[in-house]
Amino acid sequence: MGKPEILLQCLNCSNKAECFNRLSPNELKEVAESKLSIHYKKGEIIRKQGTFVSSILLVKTGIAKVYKEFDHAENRSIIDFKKPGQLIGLADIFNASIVQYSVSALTDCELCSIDIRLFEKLLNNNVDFAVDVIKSINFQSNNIIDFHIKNNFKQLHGRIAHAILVLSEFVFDSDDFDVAFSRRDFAELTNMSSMSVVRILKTFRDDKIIEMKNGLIQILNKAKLEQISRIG
Amino acid sequence: MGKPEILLQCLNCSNKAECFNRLSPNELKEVAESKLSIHYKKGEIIRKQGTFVSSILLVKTGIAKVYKEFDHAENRSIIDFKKPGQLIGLADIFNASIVQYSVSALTDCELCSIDIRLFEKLLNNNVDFAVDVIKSINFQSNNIIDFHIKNNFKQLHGRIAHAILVLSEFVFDSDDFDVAFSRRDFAELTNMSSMSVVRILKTFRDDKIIEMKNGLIQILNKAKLEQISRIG
DNA sequence: TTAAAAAACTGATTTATGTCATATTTTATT
DNA sequence: AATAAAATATGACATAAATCAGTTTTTTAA
Repeated sequence: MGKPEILLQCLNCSNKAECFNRLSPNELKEVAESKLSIHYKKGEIIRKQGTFVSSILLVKTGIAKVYKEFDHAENRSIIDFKKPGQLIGLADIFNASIVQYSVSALTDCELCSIDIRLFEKLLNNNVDFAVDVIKSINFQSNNIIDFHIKNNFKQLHGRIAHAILVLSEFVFDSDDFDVAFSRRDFAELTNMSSMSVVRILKTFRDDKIIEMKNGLIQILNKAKLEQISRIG
Repeated sequence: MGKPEILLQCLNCSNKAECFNRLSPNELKEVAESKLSIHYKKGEIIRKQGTFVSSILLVKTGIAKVYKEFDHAENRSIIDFKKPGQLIGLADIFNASIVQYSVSALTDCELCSIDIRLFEKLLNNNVDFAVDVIKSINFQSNNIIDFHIKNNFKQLHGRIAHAILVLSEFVFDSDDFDVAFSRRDFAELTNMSSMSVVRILKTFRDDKIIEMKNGLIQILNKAKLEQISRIG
């Protein structure tokens, strides 16, 4: 037994990245048989910048945080968040054998790990798969570039407003989301000091634009938030 | 006659993007026969954000400037530079039918234009080509993300130093490069006001780190520039 | 359950950077 | 060659944002 079950697991996986639908049954079977399923606790490091690339990861549940480390690991910039159905590590494919960005678990995460050699073999053998991967890579990197270009164009209030809106719309898909998203995370995402984050989040709460309690962010006045994001 | 000559032109083109070496003779012939060669004068707009995607462009000579426009086109951020051998428009493939970023000629440019439908057809039919395009896309977008993340982490002196180094190493491939690179261009690339650019460039000249005259930038003290880029 | 550590908060102060006004130089146009 | 227009330069000033210091709250660990 075992093996057909495993294939079914992958076939029926509701969080499968779109590109896997382009694989033949045999190819999917190969993925299913060799993939590893891993659970990470909140805060754990999933992938470390500077190590050898060994796999492509699929987020099944939870949210992962992609960030760049500078010099002494004190300094970081958050680059992206990955949610269920998204692949981690596409940016390294055929580009660098060294992992470009660290990834950690923002919340508890379940991931599937696919050997990078298998992934690259599939790319080389299946053009539909490759085309879909191009689509994913473009989608991801355009979003990243867009976010950061817009972010750096804004003043601090605008940055926080923008970040909250993007988190709500593109990461958590909800107007109120529960996540251990610290002031430092906000600071590292928006390129500002955590003191400033604290101050601005407070004005947003005072102005009844958002509500925050024990890690839950709730958007109360989206229109206002959008206005601040645009102007600020 | 004509047609074989045209094919040879493409076959022997020294500025061909790497991926075209993956095409079969017939495929390359198809590109050669339908491609358009266009000349742009410095400052002319090559591709306008918000229009329909119609082509992929190859830079044959000159440097093109990729930038994002905000609200009223007053505000811009420079995102990337494209030099000979690089493709423009890869980020739009299979992602958006609308051009994401405007492109203009930083210097006089010669470009080849390839119909987007032909390009996508090639991708769908030739997996080696597709894999090489993935490589290019990753290379380009990683560089863009890297530059902007690093840039925004630095203070103003560091930003200018970093920008000059990147221009020298990755765009112009020389320690002294002649380009109409205005203060405003610097400002739009590094996310700072042009007044600050002026000031900092002056201190760099006073400190004999660079020399600038009529559009020519010359790095005099690269070690110092690297130090400022790292620390600042 | 309590102690210790980390994160969040707040005000005062300093610093970095942007804005404004004006002068000068360079480039483009007639 | 002359004029207009744009880009560059420079100082004075305003303001945004970071840092510092100290307190409170929350989380983690014993």
